[in-house]
Amino acid sequence: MKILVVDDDPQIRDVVSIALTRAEFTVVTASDAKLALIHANREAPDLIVLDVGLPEMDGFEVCRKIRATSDVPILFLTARDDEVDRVVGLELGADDYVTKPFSPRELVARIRAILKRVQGGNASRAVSHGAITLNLAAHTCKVAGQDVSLTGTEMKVLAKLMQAQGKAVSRVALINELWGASSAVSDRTLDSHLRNLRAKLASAGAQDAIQTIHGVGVRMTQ
Amino acid sequence: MKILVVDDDPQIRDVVSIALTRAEFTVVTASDAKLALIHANREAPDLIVLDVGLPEMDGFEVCRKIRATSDVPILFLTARDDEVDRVVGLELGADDYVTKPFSPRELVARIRAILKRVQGGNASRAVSHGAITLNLAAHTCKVAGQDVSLTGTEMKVLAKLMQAQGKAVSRVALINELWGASSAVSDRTLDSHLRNLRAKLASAGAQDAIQTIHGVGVRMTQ
DNA sequence: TCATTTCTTACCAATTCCCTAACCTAGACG
DNA sequence: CGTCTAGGTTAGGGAATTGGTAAGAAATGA
Repeated sequence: MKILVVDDDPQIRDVVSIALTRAEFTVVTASDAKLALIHANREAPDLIVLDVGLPEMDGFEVCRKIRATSDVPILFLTARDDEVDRVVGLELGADDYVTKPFSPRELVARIRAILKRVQGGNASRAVSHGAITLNLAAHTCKVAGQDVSLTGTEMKVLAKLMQAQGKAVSRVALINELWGASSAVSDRTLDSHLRNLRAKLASAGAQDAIQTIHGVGVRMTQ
Repeated sequence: MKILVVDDDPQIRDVVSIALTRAEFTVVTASDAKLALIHANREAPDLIVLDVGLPEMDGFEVCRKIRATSDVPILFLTARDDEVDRVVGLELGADDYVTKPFSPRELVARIRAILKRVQGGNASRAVSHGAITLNLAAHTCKVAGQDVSLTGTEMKVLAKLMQAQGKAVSRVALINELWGASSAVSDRTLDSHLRNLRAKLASAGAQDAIQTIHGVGVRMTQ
């Protein structure tokens, strides 16, 4: 993970660099707006820490220019509280801000949070369908708020079905997607998992969430 | 695309409004639950951004009331992490959630994702004819909103008839299209399916939806 | 290593669906 | 009216699909 730190104060650059390096990030620094723009392009950082109070061109302007070509997350450093309004209110290309003086630990935490949010993004988020909520990353499943413990395969089956958003999925397609096209798992295997899955969902209150369409496949009821 | 933003904090309303406007959405705001419900009805927004921590009536309650009459996608804003569980767990028909503090960019991205999902998803391949709606992908059939369960063959027959848009289709043509020109199915077979189909549609309220024209074929009544 | 969980399979039961045979009704027409 | 034919109805055989059970295999963890 590469992070570009932009600040005209060498001491702050050092503090931030050390904290980030210690947190196992790769750090690139820039001392003014012009260098910041050059590095933002050339180094393709995963995140930019940007001081608002740069001489010549201020951080907002730099942000605007970067935004013209890139969606890289930007975290602002602001010296005065009254700048906060501008950061969160006006300058909407920002992902977060930290007011000086700040603790390096907090800065690192916020950077981690942004990166997690941006990267984990859609894929690892919870998906819902009716009363059922599935979180692949956390490997959790809830039905009407109640936890349901699923095995790995059950989770995958349910995820595929939920992805299809109510469309019917053939058993062949499911097997191919879960075990690979060249797999040799029996048809009954899928049925077996479906049965267990249905039982678990039903006992948590989601009866008939998975519907069989004879000769076609299965689908989530809507 | 019209978006209703509900939050009691004027600053958040502004931040979100500006971000959404910049992303070329039309924005309507509401500062409390009562206004939210009024606007949700009157403005028919394509999506609602709803703060959980509203005074008086909280976001969950608002969501429940909106859900009573509408399927509009709802994205929750939550202040505390422990509210997330309620959002995704209790299942209020929420489509996503964003925790404060959030970056406006992320919010916009999530809104775009939801709209894409909802629009692409539902419109997948539903065909309508009068009170009858067929969705080949989901393998569902509704008559005046009521689910009707059809078998594979019944579905195909009905689809062919609906495709013809009220024009008469000869029995020979139907048989050829469903079973192939070189098929050897009996004439009575089609009649049998037509009978079952008619019975199912009739019991759901669509009497005489399929009309026979003696010596010509069958057609959907309009 | 042993215990436990999870996955997979074999086999049988239950269900669903398709198709047809046989018979019935209604319209067309001389 | 009588006959012919298209279309409708019914019930059931039979095939395919799906569900249920139990048990062995594999993976996992203590």
